[in-house]
Amino acid sequence: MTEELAAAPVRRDRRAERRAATVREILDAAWRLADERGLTGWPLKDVADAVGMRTPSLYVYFASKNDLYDAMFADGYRRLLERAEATPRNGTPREVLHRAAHVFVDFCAEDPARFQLLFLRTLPGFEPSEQSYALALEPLTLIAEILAAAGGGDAATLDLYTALLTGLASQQISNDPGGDRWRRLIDTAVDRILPPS
Amino acid sequence: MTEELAAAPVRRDRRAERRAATVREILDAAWRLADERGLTGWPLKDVADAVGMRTPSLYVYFASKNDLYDAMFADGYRRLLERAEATPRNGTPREVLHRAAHVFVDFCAEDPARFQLLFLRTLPGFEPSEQSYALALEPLTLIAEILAAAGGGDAATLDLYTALLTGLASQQISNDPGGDRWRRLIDTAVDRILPPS
DNA sequence: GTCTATAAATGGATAGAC
DNA sequence: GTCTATCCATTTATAGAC
Repeated sequence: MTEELAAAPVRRDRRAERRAATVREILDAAWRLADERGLTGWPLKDVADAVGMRTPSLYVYFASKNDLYDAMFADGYRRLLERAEATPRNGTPREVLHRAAHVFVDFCAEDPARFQLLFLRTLPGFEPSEQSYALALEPLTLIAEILAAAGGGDAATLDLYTALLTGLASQQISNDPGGDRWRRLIDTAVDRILPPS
Repeated sequence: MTEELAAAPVRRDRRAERRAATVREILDAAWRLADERGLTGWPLKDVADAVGMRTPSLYVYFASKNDLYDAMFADGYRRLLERAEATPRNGTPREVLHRAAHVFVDFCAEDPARFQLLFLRTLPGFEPSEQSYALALEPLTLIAEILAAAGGGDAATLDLYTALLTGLASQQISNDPGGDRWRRLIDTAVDRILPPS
């Protein structure tokens, strides 16, 4: 990593920085609307209003509404990866697995619209781009590692595990939003789903 | 049940029969469109076309599109109940539980749009009516009985069980449509989720 | 109960000036 | 990069004749 030590100043691209900041503003506004009215329950005009623009100006940053959804998809998985990487790995493998399961289910349950976009295939006509889809695979690798360390290294247990956690999240969101009726079952569920030793 | 033995002929209401048949036609057309284009991916005009009507005529049978969704919601749960009641109850309690789990997951996976309407709360602005919601509770009662007979009579195991099955269905639909990557895990999953005896 | 006609609003997207 | 102006298509829903 010689860059960190190099004396040569990095030439900042102020134009690119400004553009990235605007893109972030638009994404935040879109997430907020999705949270309030559902993933599809808002027109682009409301995004524009939220960031103080007119609708056509949004097209400078996103080619279409689907393109905005694609950016949200990528953004969501980046956030999940961050959250996963920030999760402490100390303690027994079983403890780490429990911790990771809570992190995941909480991540899903705290934003139903994001859960829908990232894990359910429910948006009519939307397919993530190749680049965005590639991002979606990274958190899965992390989960597989943690699960394997706790004795669930086989493919079937991994699939069982993802089904279980998305199922807990989905039930929590659909049938007890804001509560913990399914979240409180996470540890029990994880323990039962591991292969008998 | 004296009605069944009574000689008095039942006075048929031909008008009501015809109306019910038309309602059924409309529902079938709507399900077909939902299957092809997603739960929300079609306008009422296409339903009308499919049944050989003009759009305004649909309003004779349904007060609004939401009202049509509500009828689909009720129809879906009625179908699920039928399917559940038609499932043989012979064999050991564990065998019956496995069988019921397959019936449920297959029911979900065979029609993603229906799964979305019945089990995910993903349709912006839609809430089932009280009557329709009441129907949704009946299959759950059946499931609870079968699960209890197999040793999962506690509330936590029932919640775990519904999360597990909807999770398997959801993963199957989202990540391996038409395949059996998650469906083939049903028996293992059910065995592991039962409380240790 | 079905139709024509139309309201009334929505909402994604583009053209072109500044 | 942002704007005004506008297009154009869609879509739910209603009024009222037959």
